[in-house]
Amino acid sequence: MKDTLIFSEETKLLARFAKALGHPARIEILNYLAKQNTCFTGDIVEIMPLAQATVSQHLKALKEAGLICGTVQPPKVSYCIDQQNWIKAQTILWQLFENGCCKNQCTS
Amino acid sequence: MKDTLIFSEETKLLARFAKALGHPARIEILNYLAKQNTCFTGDIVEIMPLAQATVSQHLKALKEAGLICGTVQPPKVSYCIDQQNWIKAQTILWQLFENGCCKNQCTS
DNA sequence: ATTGTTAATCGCAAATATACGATGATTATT
DNA sequence: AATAATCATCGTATATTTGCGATTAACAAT
Repeated sequence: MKDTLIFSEETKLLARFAKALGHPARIEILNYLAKQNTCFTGDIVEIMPLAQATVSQHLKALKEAGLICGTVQPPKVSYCIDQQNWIKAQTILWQLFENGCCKNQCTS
Repeated sequence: MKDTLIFSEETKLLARFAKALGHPARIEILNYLAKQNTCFTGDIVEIMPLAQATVSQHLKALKEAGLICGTVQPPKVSYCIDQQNWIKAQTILWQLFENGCCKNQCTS
């Protein structure tokens, strides 16, 4: 991909955050985590209509995007939202929308 | 996919918006559109490090997600941000983040 | 009618994403 | 040590995404 060479870091970061949000399961996970203080993988698997392996994959995706982090509490693993990046995501998303919107509404 | 059966419409909508934002090229396009009032496909192709066919595809993705709309002005096509959905996206994204964040910061 | 301009679409290849069962790793309890 | 519990990872299948050259479609201007 040429991406690496060309788009700004800011743009790529925003795209990475957005991509992580780009699946219903991951949205649900984040919604859940935002409401609970702590929660284990098992809790998430239970509320999710997906196999454990699949949920684990989504958790990995969110972790790699930096949106959540997990700590092992044997034999469980607890996850929570990564505050710092959560706020970062919020901020740069906001910047995108703050740019405003064109005045002329198109029809199609 | 089971998605259709299970996740709420709100969740799926948010995921669809986010997915559309999940590529640097599409972020750039939206950034550009947010600043210009009108712009033609050609303008976007010029500022983008991608082939015309590829840019056209990204425009299609954004259009299908409802984030932009285009009007033919032969022989050109002008695009602009879809105000209504733009605000909708902004709103439901905001809801996600407004849920807050867990208090206990994890280490890993 | 022919030509030129613009942009979508087609067809293809390569890469990624999604989902799941099965297996493996870790650790507490017995 | 053996067992049970929890969760990540592997392997696999299928679907989607990304990118591009080539072609097509739509229309203006000659």
